[in-house]
Amino acid sequence: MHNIRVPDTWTIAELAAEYDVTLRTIRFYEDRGLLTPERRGTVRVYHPRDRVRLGLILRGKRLGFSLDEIATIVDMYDAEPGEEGQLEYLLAQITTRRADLEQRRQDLEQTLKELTELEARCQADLTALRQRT
Amino acid sequence: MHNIRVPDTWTIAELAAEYDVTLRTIRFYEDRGLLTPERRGTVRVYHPRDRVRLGLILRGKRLGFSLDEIATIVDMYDAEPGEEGQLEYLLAQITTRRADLEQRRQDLEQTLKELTELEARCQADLTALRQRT
DNA sequence: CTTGACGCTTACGTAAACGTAAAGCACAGT
DNA sequence: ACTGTGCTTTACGTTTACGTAAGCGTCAAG
Repeated sequence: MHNIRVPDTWTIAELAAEYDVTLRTIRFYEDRGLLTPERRGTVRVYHPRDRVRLGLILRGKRLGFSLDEIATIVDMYDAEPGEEGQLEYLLAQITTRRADLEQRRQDLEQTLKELTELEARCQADLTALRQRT
Repeated sequence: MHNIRVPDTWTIAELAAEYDVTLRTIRFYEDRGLLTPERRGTVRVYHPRDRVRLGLILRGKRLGFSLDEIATIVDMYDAEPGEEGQLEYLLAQITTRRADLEQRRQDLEQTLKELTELEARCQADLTALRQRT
């Protein structure tokens, strides 16, 4: 008895609520070519593909990518197999992206490490301070 | 015989060259309170502390933080031990920052994982394509 | 002594990523 | 028939992070 209804299309307001962004933001992403919802009359209808892409876009944003960079990344995800040249280009893109992400990971882990050290020093200072009371 | 001269002060141009940023950028960071070089007359003189901070700033940028966020992060690094309230505030800040960074790491690893899968699919497509030739 | 090379300030310009009205269409409820 | 709710477009405003002159001071070299 699985009567939980899983919708396969969404309104702009539903997507906005789900991902906690404004309608303006979603429309802006469409304007930049990142989303291409169906139109029923003038009204936008979002399909699973759009929903997934919005998720990818926002994750890209959390990682600090520009919308232009995000566009190339997201487009890589649902590129059609295509011809040989296309595939090689895509593989090159992937390599570039990976290098970028690896650099970020270096930066990130270094920062986390330093933050941990800093925290330890703070804790030490704090207990030392309380000891003297 | 260690006659390699390790300078302990730098001009704005030297720092700019080392970190591959413009003079404008460095002056802008000063304007935003991120750097506080010494002044000899009107001329800026940068000390090791400023140099380190510039490095931290740029790493923060690579991670996609805003200059405001970077300011709070960088200032945490050389905060004086201070009093108890200060330390507790700092520890809270650290906790917040860490949560943020952990989230990013999640996003980053997920993206890297997907990119690896995508790469594998591309490789497979490519070899399949060449097989049929 | 003038010409660079290097540095300074002041200030307007710009690209990115939306925010914020303003004005209007469509349909459901009272 | 009116009101509200939700969606639409158009378009100017805003913040961030600098870019890009313009115009001036200064010191060493030719």
